[in-house]
Amino acid sequence: MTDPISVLVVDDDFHVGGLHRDIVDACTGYTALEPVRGVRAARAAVRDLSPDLVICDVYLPDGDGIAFIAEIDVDAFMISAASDGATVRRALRAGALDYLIKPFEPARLSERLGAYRRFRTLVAEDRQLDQDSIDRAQRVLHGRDGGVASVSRSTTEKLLIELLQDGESSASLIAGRAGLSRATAQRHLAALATRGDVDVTLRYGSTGRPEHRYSVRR
Amino acid sequence: MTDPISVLVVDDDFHVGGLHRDIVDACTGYTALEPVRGVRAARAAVRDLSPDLVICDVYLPDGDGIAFIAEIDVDAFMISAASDGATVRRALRAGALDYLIKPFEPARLSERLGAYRRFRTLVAEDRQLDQDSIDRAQRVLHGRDGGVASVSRSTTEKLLIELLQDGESSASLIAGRAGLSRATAQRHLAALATRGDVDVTLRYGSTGRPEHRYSVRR
DNA sequence: GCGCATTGAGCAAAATGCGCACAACCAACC
DNA sequence: GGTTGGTTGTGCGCATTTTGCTCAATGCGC
Repeated sequence: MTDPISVLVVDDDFHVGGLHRDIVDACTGYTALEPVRGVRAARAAVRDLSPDLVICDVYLPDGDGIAFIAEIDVDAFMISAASDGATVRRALRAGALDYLIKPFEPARLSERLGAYRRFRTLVAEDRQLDQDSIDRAQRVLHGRDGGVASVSRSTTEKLLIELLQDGESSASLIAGRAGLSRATAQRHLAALATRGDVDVTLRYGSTGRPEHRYSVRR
Repeated sequence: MTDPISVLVVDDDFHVGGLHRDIVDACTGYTALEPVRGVRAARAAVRDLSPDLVICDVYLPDGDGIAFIAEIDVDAFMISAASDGATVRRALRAGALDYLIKPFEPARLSERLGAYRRFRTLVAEDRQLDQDSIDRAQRVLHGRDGGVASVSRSTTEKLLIELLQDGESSASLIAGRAGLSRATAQRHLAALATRGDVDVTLRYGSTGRPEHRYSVRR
């Protein structure tokens, strides 16, 4: 078992930093360092702790997060509420492997970390690569669902989302319409909800457990 | 009609630089600056001519191409014969949007330039973006057509498509009819589906993985 | 003889459905 | 207000089936 990937979160907001640190820790194959809140502390942490990945906000109280990741020779993800093209482009030019707009569902960061882990394996520093493997690594990093969603899974998900266009539905109902079992529909709907593609509400008022109602997020 | 994208090619080999310059010039929406052969000349060209994109070799006689693209705030592609993971990773960290291993077919650079043009449109500096558009732009840049999918069908593919004219079928079934192994038929059918020549649906209702059903797209 | 592309065998993993334990609610009762 | 029983729905472990992938074998062209 290889060493876990160590990640440094850099965010001026203490809570946000802690939240992201927790997400990282919860991911298989990852360990989170204590978050830091500014460029100076981040520089020291990079020097002393040699993280494998830095997850950095654009705006930091003592400097520019983008300039910071440009200066370090460490893989980096940019995280920011900033969503103008100029900032995004600047971050990518500075070497950000990915750019996430805050706030986001925890699952989104998890999936990006999953993709990054696979990417690292594909372009391990000690390997000889060919163009195909470089290209594939980049697709893994930037593809939807953090890599190749299998044909089966994505087909089933598309089917469910399509059926939800007609309006809110329960798992049982939509399973019936899709020709799936209730458990399978439930499983997929829960995953879609976790990723933020679908909303869940609960229907109260009758005996028994409340029914989960799913709808497409608009 | 927007201004053409200006591109600076940086390669110590005069012929290679000229070749790439010609490829760029041949691309719709692009104009190539005169290639330069080293970091110093490249720096001057960036300062004086403000290219939109730099296509740079890793090894330059007067410096490190990767360090050079790290220092400029211009979109860059890395081009090199170097194919070790460490170099590729370093280039990506430095902000290379893409990495091409020399030598390559001219068409490959053309397609990457096409992808870059679309990418630029999607993340135009004056736009407000959301996560989906950032992600989509990155997929456009690193997408499937990175690997040149053969447009022409192999003999095996033609056979499978012919057999599918009879109607929807599973991989196992059609393999039997074609005299191939299931795995081979599956592989070809998956490739055909990826290209859009064939549709995939899933057969639900029994335990185990759902069976892929293939049919010719009309 | 070697490199490359293709095939097939075999295996690990993905995805499904079943069945059941239990969670989450509601209403009746004390 | 708290407890209890009943009802309905969810989530999960497991067996099953299929897919997707790796690797060895083979054939072809140079």
